[in-house]
Amino acid sequence: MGVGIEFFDREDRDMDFRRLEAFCKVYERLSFSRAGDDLFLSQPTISAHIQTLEKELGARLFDRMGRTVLPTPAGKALYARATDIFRLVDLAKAEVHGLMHRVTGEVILGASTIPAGSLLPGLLAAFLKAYPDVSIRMQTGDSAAITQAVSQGECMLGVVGARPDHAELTATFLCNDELVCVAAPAFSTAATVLPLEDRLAQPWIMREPGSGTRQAMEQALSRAGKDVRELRQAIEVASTQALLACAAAGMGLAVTSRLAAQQLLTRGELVEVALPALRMEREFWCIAHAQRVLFPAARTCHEFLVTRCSRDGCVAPQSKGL
Amino acid sequence: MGVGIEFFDREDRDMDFRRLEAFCKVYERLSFSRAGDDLFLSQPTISAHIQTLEKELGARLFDRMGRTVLPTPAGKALYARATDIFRLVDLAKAEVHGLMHRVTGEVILGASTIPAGSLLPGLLAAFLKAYPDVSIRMQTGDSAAITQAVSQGECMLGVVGARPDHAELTATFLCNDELVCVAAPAFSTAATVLPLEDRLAQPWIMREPGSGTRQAMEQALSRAGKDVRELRQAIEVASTQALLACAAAGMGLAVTSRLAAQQLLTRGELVEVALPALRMEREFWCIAHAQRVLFPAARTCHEFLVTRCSRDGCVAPQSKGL
DNA sequence: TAAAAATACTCCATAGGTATTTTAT
DNA sequence: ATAAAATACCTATGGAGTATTTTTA
Repeated sequence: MGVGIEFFDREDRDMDFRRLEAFCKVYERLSFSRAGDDLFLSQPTISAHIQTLEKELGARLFDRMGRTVLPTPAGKALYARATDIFRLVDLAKAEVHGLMHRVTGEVILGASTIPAGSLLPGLLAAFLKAYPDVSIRMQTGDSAAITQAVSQGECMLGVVGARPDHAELTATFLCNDELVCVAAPAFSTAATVLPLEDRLAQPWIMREPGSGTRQAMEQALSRAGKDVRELRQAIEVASTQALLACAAAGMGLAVTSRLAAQQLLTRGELVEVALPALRMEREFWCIAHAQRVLFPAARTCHEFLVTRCSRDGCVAPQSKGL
Repeated sequence: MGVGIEFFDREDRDMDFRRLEAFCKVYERLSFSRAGDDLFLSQPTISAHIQTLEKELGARLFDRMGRTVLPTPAGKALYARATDIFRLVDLAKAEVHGLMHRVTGEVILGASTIPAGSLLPGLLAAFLKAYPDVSIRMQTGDSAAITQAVSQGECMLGVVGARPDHAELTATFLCNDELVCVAAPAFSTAATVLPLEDRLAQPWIMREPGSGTRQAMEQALSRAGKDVRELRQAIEVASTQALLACAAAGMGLAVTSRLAAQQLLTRGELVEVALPALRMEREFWCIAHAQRVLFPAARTCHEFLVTRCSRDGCVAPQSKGL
């Protein structure tokens, strides 16, 4: 038994929604004919369905005693499960329908460090307030990781600090983000204006190559005729938090989003270092997969982010006070 | 909408186990071709199934992006429900199989008053100990009610105090039950032997006509050339308990099972009244529907009752001390 | 260019029908 | 005699196949 390679294959192909439905109707009406009437099927069809089920299950489901039909214990057990099954089927249909016709469900959003920490919290709070049936799962990573997550379908939407060049992604402009150069107040020459060459010779705290901040910085340098390799790198870190902490510790100069540095600048733990030769700006983009069709909740979230950003003049709520 | 009489009828006939299974496989393998391989179906067949599902549900279930297939939120929701559905299907099959191949499930048993109160408790306790996966639901009523319950299929088995004449019932002899005439010790002439005619003129406590006790008594009277109508009925009650209580209260003479009266006789609250002219015996029978096939638990219960009764000499455990 | 899904078609298994027989009330 | 299930037989929908085209990585 069970030795055959493809013989034992699938003989359980018989339990079918139609048969189960016929079975349930017979159970409820205690009659093959009446079940047929209810389902707009003929009595022989009902008989065939019940017989097929009984054959597959190896159990009599109804005792036919002349004009009376009564369920067996096997029939009772099956009916209990069958009603559960139909309840789940209805539930599945309702859920899928809701997902397509209402703004509900879970939006999986990827965000690079800066947007995740400064731009998005305020925006998403407003979105969730407007659409309480939606939940959000936000994943973070550097711009490159988020871009990849969106193109691989792990995230439905992404908010990143660099416009990706992937052809399979759509990118919608959200807002500008000003990059500033900061250092600890104790850092010598922090308050003075130096030529760019001199600045580059000082110790720098850098983000890793995948980050949007790093890319924006490299582009600004090349516009100024410089290369990032001319810069004296003291340390490379993989997060904005680490970069700020290093800068506050006086490790050297650091470039980051004004949004992210704002708190430490206000508290005086960091000061801004003027770099007139370097106009560093970068843009936040909302990305999505070009091939995938966003379901209502994700589409609404996308629209929300784009319209809010353009309406509110491209700044996150908490940076309005600037 | 929804006005049509038979138009809106049933267009949801498409969600089918086969399609659902194909959907699940695609979800798991993230490929139409590989899903087809796993299910021994061709890739176009899988495509057709998914398309049919998508059409019925009105929702895209997978985003096909070139070589990559990814589930949409609707797909994710459906998959969660589909796995539940298949779990329930397997459970239903397993339950039905167990019901047919193991001694398990619920046995619905009808018993008339005397067996329910004296014969069966000991027997069923032994049965449940021998078959711990079985549960029993015991319904009580007079012999006529139990006979009807079994012939109508409400009970799978019945134990009654009179052999029924229904043709659609099988009856298996269980044991004899001696009927005794009792009265309160204070009842005058209780201890003396009187001619039957004089006894019949005394006040009697009777059971209702449907009861097995009543039938056995009527038969004994007719054997002695008497009719129940010659007897002076003081009160008719519908339960053994009530009958015993009335007798103990000195209301008159009463006939009942020795098994049922035993406790009160031992305690001296009742005394036996000699009726030499009346040899009253009645039989307990186990009945079942002739057309219905008993499932293992019920069949085993039936066999258990019959063999135990014949082996133990037709008396219930608690009357062994006589 | 290769790999995967969609399309086009063909075929047959089977769900469902009608007519009839059997069975039990 | 009647009502209901079973049986016999037929039809046609649609599930599944092969061959091919389209699409995208």
